[in-house]
Amino acid sequence: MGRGKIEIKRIENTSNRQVTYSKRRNGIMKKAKEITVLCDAKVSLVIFASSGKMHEYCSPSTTLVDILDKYHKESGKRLWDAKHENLSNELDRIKKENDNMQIELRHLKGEDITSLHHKELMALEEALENGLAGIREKQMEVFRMMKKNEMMLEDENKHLNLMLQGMTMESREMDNGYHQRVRDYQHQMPFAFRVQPIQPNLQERI
Amino acid sequence: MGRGKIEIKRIENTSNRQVTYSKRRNGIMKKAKEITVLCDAKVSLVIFASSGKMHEYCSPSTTLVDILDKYHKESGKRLWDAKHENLSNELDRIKKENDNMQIELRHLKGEDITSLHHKELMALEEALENGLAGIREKQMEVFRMMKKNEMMLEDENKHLNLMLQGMTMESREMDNGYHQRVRDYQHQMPFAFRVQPIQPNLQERI
DNA sequence: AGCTATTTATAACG
DNA sequence: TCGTTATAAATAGCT
Repeated sequence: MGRGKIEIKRIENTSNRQVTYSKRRNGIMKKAKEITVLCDAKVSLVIFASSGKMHEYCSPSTTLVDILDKYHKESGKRLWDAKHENLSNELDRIKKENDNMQIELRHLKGEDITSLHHKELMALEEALENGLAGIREKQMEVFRMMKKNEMMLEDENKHLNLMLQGMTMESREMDNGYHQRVRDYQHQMPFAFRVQPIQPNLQERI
Repeated sequence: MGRGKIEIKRIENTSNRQVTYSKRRNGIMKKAKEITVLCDAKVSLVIFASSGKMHEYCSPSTTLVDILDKYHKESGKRLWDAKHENLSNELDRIKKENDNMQIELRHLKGEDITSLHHKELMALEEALENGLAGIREKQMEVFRMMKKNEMMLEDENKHLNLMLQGMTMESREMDNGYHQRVRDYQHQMPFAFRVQPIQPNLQERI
């Protein structure tokens, strides 16, 4: 297709070869675009000139990675290196682990237990009872802590009240205003002299 | 280039599209081979028809992996890394999911609950109680099934015994040995005439 | 790079 | 799917 017919074999003349390369490369790219549009095809085309210069075409709406992924699935040829395979394997492994945990969780929540055998049900029951026991113990512990804290606060309160009462009596004749100021103080910052809760933020947890 | 000029846009007629696809695909492949030979180029061409069927061409003396390697050196686009990154991200995501489930599982088993707040403890307790209730209901159901089966077996047993007794009485004068043989038979194969368990393999589940 | 004679690809049809 | 053919498109050789 040109002024003369040519044999399909390496063009020895370098400059001719380069010209032909450039022309034909454009031709192929155009064809690739056309078939993409005309026929709804996905095309990936990568060309390297003998000089090493690269040109590529990839159908719009897709990527080379995409195409290679499909290629990989379609041909079964393994393009990915060992690293990827390792990752892939780990992913599979973890997915399986995930599934198993999901099943276990569902079982613990009493779902999907129709197919379970007696032994498994017993084990589940025991696990749940243990869990419940642990949680109730924890709750009891928190409750005891609260109770203890409350009692300490009460004691301290009583003590402070007594002290205040004593101070008030002592100062009754000396300074009539002082008594009043102390009472005000007590109402404004009543916790300032009290014991701190043993566990910080205990209130928030309850 | 054909009997008529065509616009470069999707060919709506399916069969036409397929024919054109097949012809043009061959054309591009041929061009790819030609430029490879004529100009010493390296070409990788992967085409997917809209049907999903794949065709590829790769210059002789090289491989797709080779080409992609060059591609990724030349273009700086990190194909492998992109793929790698995707896998990596998914792995991370699933690992996180995994961790969360692990924590939930541990909590349900009453482990690592020190840091939980009151509300969370309550929710856990409720979940456990629900699970336990479900499992116990299931166990009750199995138990009821067993019980029912047992009762049926007992009834059948009684019935058979009565029948045997009747037969023995009838045959007492006719054949003194028959009674004995029947008794023997009853002891040797007591289940042969009994009802089968309603649920197959029920025994195995218990 | 552009031109054009010629070859090649292919659209329409059987 | 296959072959044929008129025609469009690509391109070899040249400038």
